[in-house]
Amino acid sequence: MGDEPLEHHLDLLWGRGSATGRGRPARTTREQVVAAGLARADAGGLEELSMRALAADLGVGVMSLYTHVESRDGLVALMIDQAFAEVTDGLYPRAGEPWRAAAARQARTLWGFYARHPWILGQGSRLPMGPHVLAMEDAFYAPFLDIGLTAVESANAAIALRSLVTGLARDSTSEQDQSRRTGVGLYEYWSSINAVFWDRYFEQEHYPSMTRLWYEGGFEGDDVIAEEGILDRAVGAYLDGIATRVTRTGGPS
Amino acid sequence: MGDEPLEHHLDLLWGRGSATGRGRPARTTREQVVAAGLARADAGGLEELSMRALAADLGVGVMSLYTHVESRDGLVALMIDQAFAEVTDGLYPRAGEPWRAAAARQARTLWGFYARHPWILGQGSRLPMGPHVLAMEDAFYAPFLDIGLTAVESANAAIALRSLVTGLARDSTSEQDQSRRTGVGLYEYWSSINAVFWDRYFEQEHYPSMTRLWYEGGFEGDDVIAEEGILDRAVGAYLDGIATRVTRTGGPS
DNA sequence: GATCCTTTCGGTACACCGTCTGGAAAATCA
DNA sequence: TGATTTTCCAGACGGTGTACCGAAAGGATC
Repeated sequence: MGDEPLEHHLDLLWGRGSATGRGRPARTTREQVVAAGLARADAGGLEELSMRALAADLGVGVMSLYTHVESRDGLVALMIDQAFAEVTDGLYPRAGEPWRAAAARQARTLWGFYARHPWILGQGSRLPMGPHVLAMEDAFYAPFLDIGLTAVESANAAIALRSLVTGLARDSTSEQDQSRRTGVGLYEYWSSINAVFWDRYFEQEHYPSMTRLWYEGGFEGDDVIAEEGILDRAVGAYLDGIATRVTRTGGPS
Repeated sequence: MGDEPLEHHLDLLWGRGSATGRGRPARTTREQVVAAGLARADAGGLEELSMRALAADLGVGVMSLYTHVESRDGLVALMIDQAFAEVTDGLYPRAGEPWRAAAARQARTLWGFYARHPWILGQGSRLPMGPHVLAMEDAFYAPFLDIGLTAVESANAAIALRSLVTGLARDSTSEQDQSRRTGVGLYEYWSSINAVFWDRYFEQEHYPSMTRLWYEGGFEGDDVIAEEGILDRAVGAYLDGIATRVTRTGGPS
């Protein structure tokens, strides 16, 4: 009656391990389980992360994993929080760094992070409220303080910047993830698609804007592997808009 | 040897049904299957969409579904494309509508669309190349033509706007989706989390930016149900940035 | 050292999933 | 009528997450 699952969930996330020292000792630490899960997800996506395979990696019985995590979803939550640990330190604005440069650098950092762990973008649920996720969010708020925005505006500006990077990262990395799942390589997939698609299915008159941009070269070098150009452009435009509001509101710095 | 799976996939998406008229007639059309799948996903999320349950909804054997769709993933692709059909018509800029107003309206429309079909945000793979998805994308390119941007800039601007809305929608609707999955209602989930969290786990000195914004009211009315204010603000800032570039480049209109 | 207590270990089992198989059923064509 | 073509669908297979529960292994106490 005293253990609600919600508290247990957060307890795990915040490392409130009992660790009484009594009873049979565990052959494995929670850190090891999470690290093995991270390695598996980074290598083959979240779908390669089955409890049986993970237990085999660790040389442990399947159900032994459940002494450290309450469920597979709980494990994924721990993995996500742990993954963000690698990036939170470098995310805070440096001393004397202008707010716009700091925000742009954060966007690049988050972009690179998602490129390394694309499986985090895969599932639709919100990020778990773990210490490192919170640290990441906290860092994103920092550049927008004391630049002449109201509190709500600052919060929204940071959230939107995160969402912009997340959305772009999702669009660009999902191809790689999908190719790994289906086993069809990225390159042959797109080349075969492109070879067949435009001739056979595409009817130009139905899609005038795309057709025009296509012939004007709007999609060159951007279709297969989404590079960082689009990120810089989008973040730049967004921060320009924020800068407009800052000066309009009469903010300092 | 003539039927590659890729072509088959696109054939389904583009409605190249054979329909010879011979053989035993199907008790069900592909439209019915897709509609039933949409109803199920809208009601209970993608996880409630099992082939067995869907077949039971239609009063049909499980394997009969596979005469219309090649796999569950293929069915989801059809569902996504079909879902976008409800929104593509109103998405194109109207006659005489300024590009900025058209883009803002598109963002609102897409936002509402994702609120109605949050499961589309759930899986990480890119949108299927169906006729309605392409129409949606085509419409998003339209406002950014002929405003003084290069082709690449126009394409990137449209893609980024879509990604911004998608990212924000994902952040705000994932809560509802998650609550439906876990069975814990949205409201009691967040109230219990908030009641326990801030007192028990949160250590203010570790998260200075969030703490400041919290006490300054930056999160008021925005935490539980993300309303449209953040969307309008973010899209407004982004389009302001685009407008800056337009005039900087010396574009017309 | 013997006993109790507490904790982890892990084999087994269950429900559920997507989908392959293959024979039966039902329509059209010759 | 017979041949052909297509759909229907019960059953089975290998996969998943995880509940159950006795066995095992350490510390604490006597």
